[in-house]
Amino acid sequence: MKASTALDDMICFQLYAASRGMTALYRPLLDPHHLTYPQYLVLRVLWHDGPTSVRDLGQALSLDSGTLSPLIKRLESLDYVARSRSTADERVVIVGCTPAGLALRDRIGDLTRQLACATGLTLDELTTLHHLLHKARQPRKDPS
Amino acid sequence: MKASTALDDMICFQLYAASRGMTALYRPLLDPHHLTYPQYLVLRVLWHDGPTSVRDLGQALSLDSGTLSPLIKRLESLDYVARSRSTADERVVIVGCTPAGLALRDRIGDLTRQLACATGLTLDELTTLHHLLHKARQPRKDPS
DNA sequence: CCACGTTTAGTTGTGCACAACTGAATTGGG
DNA sequence: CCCAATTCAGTTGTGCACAACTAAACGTGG
Repeated sequence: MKASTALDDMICFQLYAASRGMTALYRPLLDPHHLTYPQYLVLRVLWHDGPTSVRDLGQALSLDSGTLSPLIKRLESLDYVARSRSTADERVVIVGCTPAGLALRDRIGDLTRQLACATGLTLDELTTLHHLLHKARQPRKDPS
Repeated sequence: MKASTALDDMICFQLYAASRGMTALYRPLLDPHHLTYPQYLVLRVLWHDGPTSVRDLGQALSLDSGTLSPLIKRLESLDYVARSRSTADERVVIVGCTPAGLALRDRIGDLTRQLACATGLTLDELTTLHHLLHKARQPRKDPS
């Protein structure tokens, strides 16, 4: 039993630690496919939405091109995704899965369901947690 | 109203996004003191517990020396902390606040209370969220 | 038409996260 | 006492996160 520090009372630290803990749970499941957790998230979007612009990926993940560009380049070198310029707007780069990227979907399976159990929370608790996190992410309605 | 993606259903993504969002809220408050969020967490531990070994800091924050050593070096170059070797065990490095580091505590104030409001959650919701995150961080009691 | 502001991806630089490793100090078994 | 295993802090290398910037493509007002 170790003495508790002030950190235990900080909700922001709990978030920070829980988030890192969760990606640590994913790591051994993603490693065999040479994927990181953020790369897996990008693939989830592509699996769900089909070919997507870098801009829309950024919107979905709350990430900017500074993070996504090199990440996508690594996914490309793994032959999981491919890049192409939009013909309608030459500025836009469309990212789509390769056949290998699509095949990965079946090989990986539903990690989320698998790992939700690993947290030791009940289904009710997970639902509540999900709801609260989603709510906390909404920007303030500035009541000034 | 944008189409929801599969990500919205992933509790792990909500954690990941909420954690980054929270540190983004801290950033403008910490920037004037040239602090990052993890550096602020280290100072919180030192303020609460006094001089602490790198090992114990790592335990409190769930971080290893690979992350902490350069971070502490940066805090040292800001003159917020100082390092010293334990006389009892020459392997152990003790990190303690400098006078400037202690003074910072009053200059910064209680950011946590300030920012909890910024989430738009009620006090009850914050309590529940805190409880669930803390519970989720406990390692499994391996029911096999 | 065209100069100017905006949008889009990408690059550069800094700092965190973590695996793998190094080397010194300590501890424990024989 | 001595040597093998362990502990501790630090270094190296890779990848993410984000600010600041660049350059090309687009769109519009004049």
